[in-house]
Amino acid sequence: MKFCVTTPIYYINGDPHIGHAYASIAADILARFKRLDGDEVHFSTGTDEHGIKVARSAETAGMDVYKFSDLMSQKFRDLGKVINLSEDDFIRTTEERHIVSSQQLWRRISDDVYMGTYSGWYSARDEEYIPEEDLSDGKAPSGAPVEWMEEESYFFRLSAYQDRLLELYEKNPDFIAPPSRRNEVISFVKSGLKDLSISRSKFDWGIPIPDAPGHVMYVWIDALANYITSLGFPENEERVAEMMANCVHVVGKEILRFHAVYWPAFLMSAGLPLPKRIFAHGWWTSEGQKMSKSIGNVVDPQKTVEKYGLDPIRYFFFREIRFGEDGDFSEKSLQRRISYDLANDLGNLVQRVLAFVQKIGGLRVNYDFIEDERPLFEDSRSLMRKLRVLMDKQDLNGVLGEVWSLISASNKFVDHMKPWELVKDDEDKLNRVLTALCESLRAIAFGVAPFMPSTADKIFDFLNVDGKSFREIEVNFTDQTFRPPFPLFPKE
RNA sequence: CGCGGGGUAGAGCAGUCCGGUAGCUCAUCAGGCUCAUAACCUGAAGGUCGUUGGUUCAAAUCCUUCCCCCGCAACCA
Repeated sequence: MKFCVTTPIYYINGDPHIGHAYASIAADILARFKRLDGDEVHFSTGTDEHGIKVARSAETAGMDVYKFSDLMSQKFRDLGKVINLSEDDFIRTTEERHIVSSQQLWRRISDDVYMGTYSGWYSARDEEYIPEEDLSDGKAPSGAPVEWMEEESYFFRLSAYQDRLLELYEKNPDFIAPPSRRNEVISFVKSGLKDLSISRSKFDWGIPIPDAPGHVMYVWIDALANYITSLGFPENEERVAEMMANCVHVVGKEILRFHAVYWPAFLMSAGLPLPKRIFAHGWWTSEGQKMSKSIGNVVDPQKTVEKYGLDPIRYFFFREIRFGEDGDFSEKSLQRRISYDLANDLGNLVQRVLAFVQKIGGLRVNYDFIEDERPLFEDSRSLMRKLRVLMDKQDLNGVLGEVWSLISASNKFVDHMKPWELVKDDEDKLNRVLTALCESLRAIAFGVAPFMPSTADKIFDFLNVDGKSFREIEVNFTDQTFRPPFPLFPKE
């Protein structure tokens, strides 16, 4: 099987924050799961670097716009290292391959493109059009005066795609997820689509439109095209086709429309295959409030990772809320998750089982399970089948729920089986119990692996398991002495 | 009357489609165990399921009134 997953490409007008980290980690988890499951995976992320805002920020910083882009893009690349991103490709929209790709896409949709006039309230000081609803007292939010301006612009005949889009949503109910978002998009499209202005001539920091001097592409096409550029468009259209059909675009809810409406329309127009799913994630507030620089509650991914460690944060994001909903990021709830879920449930389970195995001189396997041990064994062996179904729905919260119920079942199992008593008088049962527990630890490690790669690696190390493929779950353990365990999430 | 989602134990949520003893996690209280990171296990308390009226043997679930909250409502990467 092939699988493709993307993050949005991040606009380099500001520094990376926890929201970027969140989207990236979500995509990373999907990618890692599919790789462990044996799929051929393409996972792309990157930066979106064109547009007037970037040009202006560069100017403010007194930098050449190319230098500025390099600097800012690198910050996002560095964020990837901090959060242990396993991307196959980091794409920048200023790269030659992307310019070629976007221009080719432009040519492919040219039957739906025509020259028209774009008009709106323009603020000369801000050098941008201000949407009508953002005006106050006839002024831009910055207080600058605005004037009605018109310029030549290319338009995309989006209006022609209304019916085909509705048909797409109708025939593929899972094209947009979660379902509540789907309704929003459908209702938007039903309300009537207007053609899209897709070029600008007032600034030049963008991809030149073929054979149209003075015109650059507006963000819609430039940014969205990154997904096919990364897959090798236009050279390798075969790969684009087979990957796109299995592609999940992870996006923020604020850019859902571009991905769920404009992007499919462009692809239809270009005769290219549509992605499998657009998944819109929610937003995090910080300590109960919207993150904002003025409140000073913006969560810095680097600092948070330094303070709490990476894996707990990766875990928290997908345990705390259903993927797709909004959530609140508070240190208190993060600490709670670390202490209870990670240290007490997971960490302590691994420790109590493996320390015990150590104590009695190693694992002597016994797979002749009876009713007492068989349910746990079967739950362990079948865990991945359950997770696969949930993962295919991007139900990351559900996946962790399943893994934690196996953890909980294992903790109960230890209590009920009382291996510290079996060691005195029932060696056969003791071995069956510990074999079943090692099986469950291994399944748990695999379940946790996409979320917390380095934690999973520690458990794999303890168990002498390779940890490269879910197939390893089907292999019986052999008699052996494990290396001594140490607490995975030590408390102070 | 723009479209949509939601109001269920102290908190966060599931259950509502296909009516039939109201469930989960955390917090609280009590007990057990001692392998383990004072971790783990068991049990208890706690809810007029937003409001009004109705259908029904039976309503969180179906119909109705009103109140409240939150998304979306196009050029915002």
